[in-house]
Amino acid sequence: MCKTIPKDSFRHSDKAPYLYHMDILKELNNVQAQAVSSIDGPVMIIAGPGSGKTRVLTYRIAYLIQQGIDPFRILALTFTNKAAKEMRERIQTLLGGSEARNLYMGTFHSVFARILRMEAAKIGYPTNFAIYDTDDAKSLLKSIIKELGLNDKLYKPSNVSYRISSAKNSLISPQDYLADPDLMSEDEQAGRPYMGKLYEKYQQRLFLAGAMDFDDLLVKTYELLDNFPEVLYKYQNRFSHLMIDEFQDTNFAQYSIVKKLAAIHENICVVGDDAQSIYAFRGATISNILNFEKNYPDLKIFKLEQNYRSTPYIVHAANELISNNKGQIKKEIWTDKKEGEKIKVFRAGSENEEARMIAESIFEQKITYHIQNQDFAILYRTNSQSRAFEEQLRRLNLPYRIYGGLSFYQRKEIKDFVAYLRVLVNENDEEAMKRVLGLTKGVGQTTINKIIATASEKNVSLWEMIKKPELIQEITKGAYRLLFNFSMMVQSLQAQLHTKNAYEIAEMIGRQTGMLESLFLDKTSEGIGRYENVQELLSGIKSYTLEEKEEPEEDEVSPENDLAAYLQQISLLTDSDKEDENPNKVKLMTVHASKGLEFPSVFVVGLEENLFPSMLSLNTREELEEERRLFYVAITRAQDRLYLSYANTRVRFGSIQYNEASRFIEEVGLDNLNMPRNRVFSNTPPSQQRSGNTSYNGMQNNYYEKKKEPSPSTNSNSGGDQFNSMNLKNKKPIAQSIRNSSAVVPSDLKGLKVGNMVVHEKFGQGKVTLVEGGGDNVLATIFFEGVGAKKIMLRFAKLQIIS
DNA sequence: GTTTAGGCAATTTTT
DNA sequence: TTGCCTAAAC
Repeated sequence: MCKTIPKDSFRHSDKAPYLYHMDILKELNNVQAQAVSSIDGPVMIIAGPGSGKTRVLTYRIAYLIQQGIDPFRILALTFTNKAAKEMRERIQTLLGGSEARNLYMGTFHSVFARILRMEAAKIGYPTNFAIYDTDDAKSLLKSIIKELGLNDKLYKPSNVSYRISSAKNSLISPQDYLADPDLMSEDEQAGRPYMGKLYEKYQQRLFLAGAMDFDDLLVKTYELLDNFPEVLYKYQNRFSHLMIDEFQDTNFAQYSIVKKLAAIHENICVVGDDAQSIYAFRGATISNILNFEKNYPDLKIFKLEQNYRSTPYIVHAANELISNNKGQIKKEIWTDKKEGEKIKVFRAGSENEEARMIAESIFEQKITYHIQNQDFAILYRTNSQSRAFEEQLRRLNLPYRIYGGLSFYQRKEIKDFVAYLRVLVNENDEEAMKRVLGLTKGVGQTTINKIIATASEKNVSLWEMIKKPELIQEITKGAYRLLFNFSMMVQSLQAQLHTKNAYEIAEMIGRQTGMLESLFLDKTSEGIGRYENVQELLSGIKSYTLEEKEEPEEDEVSPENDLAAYLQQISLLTDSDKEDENPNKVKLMTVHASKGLEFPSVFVVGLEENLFPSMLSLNTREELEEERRLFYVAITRAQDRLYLSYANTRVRFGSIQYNEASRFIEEVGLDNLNMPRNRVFSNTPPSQQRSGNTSYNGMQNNYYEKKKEPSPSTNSNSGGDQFNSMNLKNKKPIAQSIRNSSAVVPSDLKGLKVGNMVVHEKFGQGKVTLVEGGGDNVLATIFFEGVGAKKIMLRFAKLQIIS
């Protein structure tokens, strides 16, 4: 309707010459082109997996610029640095010039941190405020819990932190919290009546330390815009066009900010997919999508339903799977790609066997399909699952990279080093100060506790006390001396901030504190690693310093803020943001981390009940549905080949766990699967098939009763091997056979004796020559023709007795 | 104040 | 199984 050309005020005179020679819309499909060219008024784009979402976003920005919109006035928010970076690069390629550099684009957190930095004074924070990561936040909470004399078994930092975070994500201040009867009674019933008080105290301490946690970056931005109309007005006017990526993952705070910023122009475009919402546990709420329609009645909605990424089996599987979820925005994802292969299911006896099978499969695929290491991804539910795969990949000399887990900046030596930098930049930073004090020889927990106690009592920062150690209660003579020297050192280093750049300062700290030397002298393999890590950090600082000189920020950045800017940047960086010198590696990551990525060959592993779906998600329908969406994200990463695997046993928490296959496997539709060729176990009565049956009986029934829609007819007359077509004859027994398989000796093998002839899935026919062990650990030695003798655990074996 | 040993609990996903 | 915390010894 309003296909008007944007108001003149948005235009700027600089042309983007390359753009004017190409018709951006020609390279897009119909819906994409409409989404890209609807630049006036609110727009919502529902983008299925592989539907060209990033393409639409980048082309839309390019289109805006082509239409004369000043890049300075375009704000684009993403969830990850990686997404922001990728978009910027792609726009740069499109525009051929440097226009993209002027875009205001980044993650919610980094963009808001930047705004807060400029406006910090208004809300009483220092420009160089610290950003606390989750460890810092928990550590601070721990101190507070201790000071208030609360039971730390009851008030666990992680719990308290989660509760506070939830409040913040909903823009509930400590005052609101304490005044909310529902919240208060919830806490009381949970036996944690002081939760609100903790929240209040926590915020006070953060303020005193000149620090914000991740959530504060959102909350404080909101407060800033809410309390200072002139600031709000400034940014509202500045940003004429807003774009929000991964809208389904925004929380209330993020949405509220965005809505405020867009209030004048209402040129806001959100892109998302409700089926890929996987961060509800972090406060993301689907109601943002629903509210969006309500808040903007003249909203234009576009649905990108054509999948350009995956083959039909994968697309059908994804559709089938997600139809098990209740409420969702209606859409039908389709593809016109050629047929491809069915999804192959691996069944393993243990996590090591699972890893071995997959490593070997990668090895074989590389040869069969002439593809590279980087074309493979192994996706798992939890980081701890990576270990077995590392071993097996190493065994086959397959290079790999693990994403996530302990990040570079979370390593002790890095945190230690960075803590010194933090203290220089913001001497009130309590967590950094605690860390640095702890590193100082002669100062221990007792002294630190005394400092904290006195500071807390006087309601000042630790630094105020360290500067005047004579005021610290019960301070010992030795500690007094040490603290005095310490404060001198900090002040002299601080004085040099004005004359030296970040790298020079960092180097000086490394030398003066003796950190570099002591790490250098440690010649254990870990010690060498630590030394190298610190060196890497230093060179990171060096290249940052150089970069800064090349392209000065448009905002005020004085030399002494150089270091501060660096610190703020790294506090919002994750491991996946780091480039790899050799990208040709098999990639291992959690499903969460894989969002937005795609790979020719994908393994989704550990598909067992209680692991994926996670044990902790089985309590409510909502959580289970989120797990299902998570699995949806996982399988839709695959372009050509998708593999699902599960292990019957897994060592968890030091003991062996027996697992059933995940319900998700069969939820993708058996027609799309290529099942393992295992015998059909059918001796366990249904009531014993699941452990913990009672707790989610209702859900299970619900699940079984749900009538599946007739699956979109796949041309299943081809491709299915005999086992598969056999499977299709009756669904239920196969379903049960997956579930049933567990690491007990199947009863039809109980009577196995020396002399029996058996058939093994892999080794073929063989003769039993020895049976040893008892119970579930029966071990049979079997001589296979052409293979030789093998020792086989009956509980894992895929054996069939033939005589 | 620092180090070591031993007991104990807890294990999801992340900007 | 690991890693965290506490208690005791150095």
